[in-house]
Amino acid sequence: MTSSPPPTDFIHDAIRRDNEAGTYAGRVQTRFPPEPNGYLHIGHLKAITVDFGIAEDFGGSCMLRLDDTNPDTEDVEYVDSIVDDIAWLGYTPAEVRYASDYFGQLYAWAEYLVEQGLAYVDDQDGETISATRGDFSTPGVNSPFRQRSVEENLDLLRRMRAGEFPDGTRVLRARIDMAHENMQMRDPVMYRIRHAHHHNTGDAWPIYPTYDWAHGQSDAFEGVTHSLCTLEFESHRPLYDWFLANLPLDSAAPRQMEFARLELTHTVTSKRRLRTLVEQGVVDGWDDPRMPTLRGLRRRGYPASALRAFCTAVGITRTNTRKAIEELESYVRRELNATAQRRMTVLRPLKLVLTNWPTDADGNPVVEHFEIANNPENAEDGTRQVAFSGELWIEADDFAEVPPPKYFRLSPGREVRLRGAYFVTATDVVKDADGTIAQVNATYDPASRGGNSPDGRKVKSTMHWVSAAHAAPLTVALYDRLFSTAAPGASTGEPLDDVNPRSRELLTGCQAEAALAEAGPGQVVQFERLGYFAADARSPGLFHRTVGLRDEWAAAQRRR
RNA sequence: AGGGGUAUGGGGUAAUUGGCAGCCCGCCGGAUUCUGGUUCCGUCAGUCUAGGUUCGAGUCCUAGUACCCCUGCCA
Repeated sequence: MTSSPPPTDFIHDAIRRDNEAGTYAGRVQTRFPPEPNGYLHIGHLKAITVDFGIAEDFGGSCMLRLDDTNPDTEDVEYVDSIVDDIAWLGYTPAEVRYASDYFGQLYAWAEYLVEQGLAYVDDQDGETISATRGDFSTPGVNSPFRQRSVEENLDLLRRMRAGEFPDGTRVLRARIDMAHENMQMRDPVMYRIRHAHHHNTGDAWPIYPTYDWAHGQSDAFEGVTHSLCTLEFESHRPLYDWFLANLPLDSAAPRQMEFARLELTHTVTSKRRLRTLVEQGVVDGWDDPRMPTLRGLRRRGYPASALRAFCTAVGITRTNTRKAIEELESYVRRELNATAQRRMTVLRPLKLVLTNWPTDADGNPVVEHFEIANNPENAEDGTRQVAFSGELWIEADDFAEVPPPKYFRLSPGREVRLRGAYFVTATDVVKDADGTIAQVNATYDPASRGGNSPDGRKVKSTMHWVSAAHAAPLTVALYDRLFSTAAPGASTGEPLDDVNPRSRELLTGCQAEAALAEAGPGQVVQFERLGYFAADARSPGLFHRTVGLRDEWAAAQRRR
């Protein structure tokens, strides 16, 4: 990425201090540790940019580690999508690892802790363990199995590992302090018995480590120096440190540091709810352009660079923030304005007939071609030829028989510019039997060829157009933001109560210039004055609206 | 109830550790413009509250207030 002022957030500062003190011999290694139980969504974005970005800032490395310690919910389908999404975002993991790669080493360390008298096998069931843990103001009660001998614990642990016991009958717990003020330290569970098939280790293990037992140790195995996670793991840090302090490490223990999660308004980021939407068929799949998944955003045309820039701007802090989705969209617009080619497209066509347009020797309307810039922001994008004739499609919104105040576009008697072509003046309208406007008649000024009048006359509006004889049909999908209509922070009863399933509107019969057919799958094009649209990879001729232009006219209308 | 964390304009985030409260987004106003887009210029507006220390406090001290996290064999 390009040079920018060096970040001075608390994590960068802490790492600088570690480097000065030589804590990790100047090494910086992080990891992004998602559980492969769903698709990555916008809520993961912050963690990804922090984990990979910090490593990048210090010339260190970042691994992708699939945190697959719970076989009940995980699947290779998710692993593949996570790997792919991270690559799309523009990050390259130093390596792809699995927490399950370390099951053997982890187990050896568990026996070590048992031998040290720091872990024991508990025969109580889950309910009892929960009930005897106490609460915030009451100390927990020691398990009757807490004082087992090392020999008996070792024997039971080995038999757990050998698969002798049914699910849920025993667990391995760390022996810490049942009266600790931090609930995480009240003899947390390290292993549970689960005879389940694992996507990576198959049927090799009947016991699975919990997050707390697996995470810090996996960091240590990999040589992670700074284990960055979100704020809700803060109370786990003493436990993270306790395990590492009691294990025979051969180098400095990794350090956990927490930062605030990024939340967005109107955005669903609960995996459970997203899965429900997919399973109930409310959306077409995990990559539906309405979904806040990385795949959905990608298909909708959000550039990865805009997502990264947004996160950089948000910064790394310890205060929980909820950003307006509009702010993300402003970053998408900024990126797209510089990169997207422009095309003229009419979403709701209205016929415009130039009554003084000439005909050729055979009596057919003359056809002219204009050379129009693909992107005025970027001359390297070149130009294209666009056909023009006497019958055109214009946007229905661009004509008003009785113009409201401050309306700049076409109305009877008013002159406007057809972009890159001619000045035209509306003369009269043709109406259907029911009174709706079917056609607008106008005259053009031949002297204004190319879009400027030699007499220096000005017009207040420049409008997009498509020659009717040269138009190509198009289907456009419009969206209502991302997804949730819930007020910020509001919780709802039913899982999908606040989700707007009708957030997609399909517009058929749109008319576009032929050059639009060149837009490759996924390419984002700016429809002149309408917004940014991405060509769908699956349905030729279908465009998804990525994000609209900032439209002050519309905003003014809304305010009134 | 106990523990931990965080408070800076409308939103987000800085302030060389006690020295002119800066930047980004937004809003509003203006200029430019063959996109009511872009770009440029300008305006508005802030240190949670109450005390204290100090020549000087966003920063240090005391008390309070608000919000977030923690009682899975989830991560």
